[in-house]
Amino acid sequence: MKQKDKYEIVSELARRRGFFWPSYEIYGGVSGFITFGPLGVLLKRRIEEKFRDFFIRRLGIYEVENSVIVPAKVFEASGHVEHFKEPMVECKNCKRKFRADHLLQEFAGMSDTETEKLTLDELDKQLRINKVKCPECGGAFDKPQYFMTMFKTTIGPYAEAVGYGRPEAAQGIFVEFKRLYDFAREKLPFGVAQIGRALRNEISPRQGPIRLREFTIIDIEFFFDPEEPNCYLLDEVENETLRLIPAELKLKGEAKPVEVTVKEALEKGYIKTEWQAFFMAWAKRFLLSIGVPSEKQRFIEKLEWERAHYSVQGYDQEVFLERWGWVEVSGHNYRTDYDLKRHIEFSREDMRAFKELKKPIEKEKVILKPIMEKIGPIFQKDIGEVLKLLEQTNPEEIEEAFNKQGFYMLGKYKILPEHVQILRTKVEEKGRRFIPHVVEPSFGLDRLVYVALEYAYRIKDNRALLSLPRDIAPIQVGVYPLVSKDGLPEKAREVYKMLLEEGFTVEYDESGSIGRRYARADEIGTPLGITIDYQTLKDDTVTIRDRDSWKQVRTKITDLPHLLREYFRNKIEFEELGVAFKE
RNA sequence: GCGGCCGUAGUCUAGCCUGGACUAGGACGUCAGCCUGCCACGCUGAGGACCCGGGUUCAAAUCCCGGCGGCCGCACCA
Repeated sequence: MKQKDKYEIVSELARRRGFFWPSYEIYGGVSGFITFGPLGVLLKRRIEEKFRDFFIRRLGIYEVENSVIVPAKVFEASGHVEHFKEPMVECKNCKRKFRADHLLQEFAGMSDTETEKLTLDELDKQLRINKVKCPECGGAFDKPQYFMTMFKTTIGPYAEAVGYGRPEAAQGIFVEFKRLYDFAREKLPFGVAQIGRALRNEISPRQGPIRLREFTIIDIEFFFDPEEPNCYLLDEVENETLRLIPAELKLKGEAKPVEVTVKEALEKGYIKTEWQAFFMAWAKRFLLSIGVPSEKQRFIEKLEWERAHYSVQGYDQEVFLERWGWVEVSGHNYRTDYDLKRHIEFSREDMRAFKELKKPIEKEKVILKPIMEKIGPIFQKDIGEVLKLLEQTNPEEIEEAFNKQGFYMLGKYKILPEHVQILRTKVEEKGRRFIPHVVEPSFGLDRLVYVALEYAYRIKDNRALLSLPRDIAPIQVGVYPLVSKDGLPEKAREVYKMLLEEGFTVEYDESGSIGRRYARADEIGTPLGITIDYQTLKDDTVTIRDRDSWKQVRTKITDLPHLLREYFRNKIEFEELGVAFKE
């Protein structure tokens, strides 16, 4: 019999016990979509809540929520329409597919900036000119075609109102920057998160919850002043160690990470910005808290050509999974001012931040004032556009042109010196305007669910159990009558009801032997089992059983709410829940 | 998208090569009843499956074709 790997075992458990399974099975299924079952939803929600607590509540980050369908303009501005598609060519002979641009880079010595500009026809031409053949079999290629990895749709009844399913939640934050900056009372730094669905039309998604066409993404955009890039939270993490594979090591083919503290990583220049280093350390701690030990985590830097178009430095946080090896669970990108700059450019909204200077600077300012009675009759109905363009043009540039050639070409309009008045005034600059920089930690929540399950999976005495951290376990407490007679079920139901009233997620079970019920609960990771026995009827005490050690303690029913609350907040340990119980 | 392997109850699987007595067998799980004084106890019973479509054939879980899905490799994962 073939050996099952952990992914198989965990997926099987996930299906059997209602964590997750492939969607639309009754219609044959479609790859890239999964359904979270009752326990999966609970687990996912708990991880999400824990994330919120960790990153949003405790760090004072804001959270927003906007639409999955996004007007095309947004992704034109963000560069996704341009970059989120890949020119592919297929070998006529062996049918293998390749990236046309990569082939030209590799075999025709073109740079990525060169190939980026080429159209499909030009790519085709270049492939022919350079006689690029299939690197696998030497065959000829078909014409290149784009594969667009964003889902495209139309908004409303008009075909020209193109919309895309967002491939990241980040743009939903950037486009709202003005209001968010305002909300932050115009102070930097601040962070904004969005947790929501994202869509990517993957060519061939596999690997269950690891690669999906629709998934839950968590994007945090952290905005800061590039001239004040210091992270005021750094002392919280500076001695945290990170296992890093920086680009320089990766290029040498080094697979072993260096282990450095956050402080060292910054000093050695492995990580360019303090905030990014901070978030990486925070992400490491988060993964620890959902059950992934340090040595099963690492950060690997993306090489220049691997990075997304918006990123100048990117680290992937990876977790070791038994089947696939190192798998990305979060990406940490330094997006600089790329996104805001592009949205400013495309939307013409001024989304710069303002910072008051300690001492105002005196500056000479050149002001351009159109002389309307002259300029009006000349441009007549075009005047509106001319004025708009003038406003956007640097007066000094115009002045310089006048000095050089006696006129200035404003687009198609010729501006002569007599059309405008150029004034020089002294102005006090009270502050500076700039586009904030952004570091972005971005997580795939569905992957975290799988990761938590794989790391929780254990075998004890031939029984499967999920050693989930207690604060993410889907069901917190099981309540069981030792046997289903003699009034024990009635008593157990009372306790069950009381715990529900107290806000716990509780399951009542009286079917089968007590051992079977413990086993069932262990398998879905329920941390505590409360058993009502004959002693309970005498003195209102119950036993509490620990999922991982199978040890038991005895405690008073009336103490349960308070004790359990503390326990699930990680304030006390199991042994503190009562006195050791001997069978 | 290509190539290889694969698709039987909730889960794991037998059967397929060599078509028929398959009314599709088993184990675990589930449910009901009995039993049960702390780790999947036992007994009785119940419900539950051949991925979809087409073809070959007197007859298809079994052979053939197509589709869908899964896994692995290639490519892809911005």
